[in-house]
Amino acid sequence: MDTRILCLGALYRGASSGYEIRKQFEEGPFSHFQDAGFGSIYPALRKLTEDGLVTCTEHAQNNRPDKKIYALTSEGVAALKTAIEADPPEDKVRSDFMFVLFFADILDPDQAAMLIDRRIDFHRAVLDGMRQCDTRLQPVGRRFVKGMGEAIHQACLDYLEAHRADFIGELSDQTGRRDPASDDLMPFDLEASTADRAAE
Amino acid sequence: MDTRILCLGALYRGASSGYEIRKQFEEGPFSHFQDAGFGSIYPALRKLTEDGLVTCTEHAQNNRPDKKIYALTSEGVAALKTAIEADPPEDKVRSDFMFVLFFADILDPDQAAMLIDRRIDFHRAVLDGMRQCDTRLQPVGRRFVKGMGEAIHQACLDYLEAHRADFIGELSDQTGRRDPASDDLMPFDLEASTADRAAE
DNA sequence: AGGGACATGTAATTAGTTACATGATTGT
DNA sequence: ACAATCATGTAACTAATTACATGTCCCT
Repeated sequence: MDTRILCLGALYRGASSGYEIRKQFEEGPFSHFQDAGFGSIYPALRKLTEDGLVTCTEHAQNNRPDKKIYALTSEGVAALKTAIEADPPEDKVRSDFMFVLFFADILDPDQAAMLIDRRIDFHRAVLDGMRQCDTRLQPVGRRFVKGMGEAIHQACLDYLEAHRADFIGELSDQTGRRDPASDDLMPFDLEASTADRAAE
Repeated sequence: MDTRILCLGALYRGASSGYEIRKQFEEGPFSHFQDAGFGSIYPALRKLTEDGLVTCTEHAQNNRPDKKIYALTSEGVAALKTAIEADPPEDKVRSDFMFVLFFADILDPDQAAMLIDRRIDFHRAVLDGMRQCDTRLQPVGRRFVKGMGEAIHQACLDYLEAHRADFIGELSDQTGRRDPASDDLMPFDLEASTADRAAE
């Protein structure tokens, strides 16, 4: 989903400015599963205007740049519809948190603990924010997606709280006496490449 | 985390070729939370070699391009350690699935149902793959991350199974009689921009 | 005979991020 | 006085994806 379609989605919720659209991705309802910054939103809006998918109305403001309110045209709604009817590509997750913890054995246990604690706080904060928001009167899709987001963050929170102590305990136990050569010889769901070569 | 560090991480698990590294990201243990394709791995390996973080040994093969086995140097291990000690940026999730379902009210209910069914199958398949893999003898970090991944996929699966019927039911009920103007006037956790402007 | 796995790499394209540029208003 | 919020936009840079280029082996 490129930024143009994301903007159409944001505008489907009501006409707004580029600045307001960004907020929807930064702190608003889309922030949990999409990204878009000024640098991609403004060019996208320009293009959408050129293509007739949105209209732009300038609202003069005292001593500020004109506020440009964008609104979907019927072609814009149609384009959004077409885009969401195509079958979506797989989700992409880029979690440096997991990557770092994957290699926890070369990490200071205290640092690992701090990382997890911060993560727990993060999930609590997100859940808090989501739950404060009453979506009962909103469209089904919106509620469904919100519920799924909550379920995921709750699962992460539960997992981290349940396993934090054991994990840090194990890390502390092995500190300084891990044999790097014994490390992870058997990949997840692949043959053991290192072992194979050793057998050559 | 750029591809260079990702490669160091892959190589920490044992010396291997670019082709094998990619498999770790495509189907292997990293596939659930990181991405890297040929187009970024090969240039990364070249740069790592130039910088002395990995060594490259060519293994001639009959009628195939030489297989180049890369291995971490001690500087490479140090660089990996430094990288994972830095505090990681926030996770990034790009879920077109959620974006599409957010706008489910302009979608054909059958299509929404199909999307969810496929998603359910996807989570089942991932969980299946993860559970087949015995990580009991592997480093703590590896097991921790695997457990967390399982917890997330299980939560998604549970949520989708629990809410599928109600969701599709609600979508079907409202088909053809939704008022687009009533749509989602109150943003998630933002003031109602449309309402504000109406009050001007 | 055709497709997929093995195996490496480059070039062109696409897309996104970051920094810059400008400037008033409001709150601490 | 300083930071944050409001408000728009461009330019430079970074990074990743996609397509291309090459060729064998093995299975159906």
